[in-house]
Amino acid sequence: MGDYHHGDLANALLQSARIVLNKKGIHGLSLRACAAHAGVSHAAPAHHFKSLRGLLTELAVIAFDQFTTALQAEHKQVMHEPHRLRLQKVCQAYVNFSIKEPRLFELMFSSIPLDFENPRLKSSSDNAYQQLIAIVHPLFDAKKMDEKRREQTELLVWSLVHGYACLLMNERERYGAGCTKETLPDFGLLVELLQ
Amino acid sequence: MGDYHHGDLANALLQSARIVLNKKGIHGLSLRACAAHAGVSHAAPAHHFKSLRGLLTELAVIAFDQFTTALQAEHKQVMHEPHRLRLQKVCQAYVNFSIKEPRLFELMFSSIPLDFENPRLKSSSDNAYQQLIAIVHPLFDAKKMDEKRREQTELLVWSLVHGYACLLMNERERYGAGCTKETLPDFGLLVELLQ
DNA sequence: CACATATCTTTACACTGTCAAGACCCTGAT
DNA sequence: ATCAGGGTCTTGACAGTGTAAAGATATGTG
Repeated sequence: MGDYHHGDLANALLQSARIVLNKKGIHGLSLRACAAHAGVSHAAPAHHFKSLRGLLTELAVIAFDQFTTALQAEHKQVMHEPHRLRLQKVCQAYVNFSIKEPRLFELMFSSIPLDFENPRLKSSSDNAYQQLIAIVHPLFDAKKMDEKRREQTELLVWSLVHGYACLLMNERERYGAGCTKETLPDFGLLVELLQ
Repeated sequence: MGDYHHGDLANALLQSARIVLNKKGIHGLSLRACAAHAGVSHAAPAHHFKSLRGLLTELAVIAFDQFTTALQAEHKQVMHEPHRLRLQKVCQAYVNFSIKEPRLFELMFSSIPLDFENPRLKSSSDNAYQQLIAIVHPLFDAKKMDEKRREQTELLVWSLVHGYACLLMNERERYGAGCTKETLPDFGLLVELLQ
């Protein structure tokens, strides 16, 4: 079946990869499966992505971009709300993404070796972080924090929401999807605990 | 070379697995490599662990136990400190474990499919969580929280420290070990931000 | 039209997990 | 003591993986 010159095989393979990813999970995704799903020979992907790592890297770029878009959308939606509620809601959007696209979320933050030297991945992952930080900044301005304390606090907030998403996903993977913790608890509980 | 009846091959394989894990990383660890390191044939592990998943599961049991021990040790060390400082220090021990044993930490919380039906893994991972919760409880008693708010707050604290450890590890894997964020920021920063 | 290049296929190799069959050694019953 | 049986390891095989090399085909350029 000499179906040479597909036209846009690179994108077709990425789309196939996403389907296979959602069906078989990260550790079930293979170059050969993507090629088969796209209807090409098993070695075709090598000409568009250096390796499996290369394909996963490009897929991660897509994932980070979609992630950033989701955070941005929520950000716009809650622009008029008070600062604290804004933060809580955008963090909830962070968690929601991990629930809606668990495989992409896994890909972005798992230990699977991606090529973080790739400038596209570097910038798309940086954007995701900056988007989250943009939410926290207005809160800082009210508190008049210095630079170092700002950075540390940013990291704490990020850790909090990221950790919640990770633990939630572990729970879902291990004990099925019947998990009732989709709603991020109010951060005020931490204030109550710590002060 | 008929070196039959090794004596305690199961443990020898687990020890080999740990060495290979630290050398090659999770995704470089294979049954055959463990067998080779232990000096047995490639199919020998199958008689002691049902599969690769089985071996990883047993290794995760060891990891969780060692993790719990590390938290307990720190807990004893800071028994006489005030509650807030206790919490901060035990959380730091959590992070320190992820720095000292990054591969084990990865194994425990990665998306690599382990057998969480295995009762040994179930209990050893539960113990780790209970150990962390035991630190937080004294704080609750002072605040007179009801059950539901306690659970939610536990989860927030766990998320915070776990997320920090995960993000720190990603950073270390991606941009080398020259990372200066080994010290968990003071949780008080969150109070300052949120109240 | 002829040539060059980009794109895909075919073939091959080393590696993986896992299964089946055999070889070996230890234990316990006779 | 000897012989059967079971536990333990080896050998061999198979399907699957990533990836490299070489061949086939289509597109575009002179």
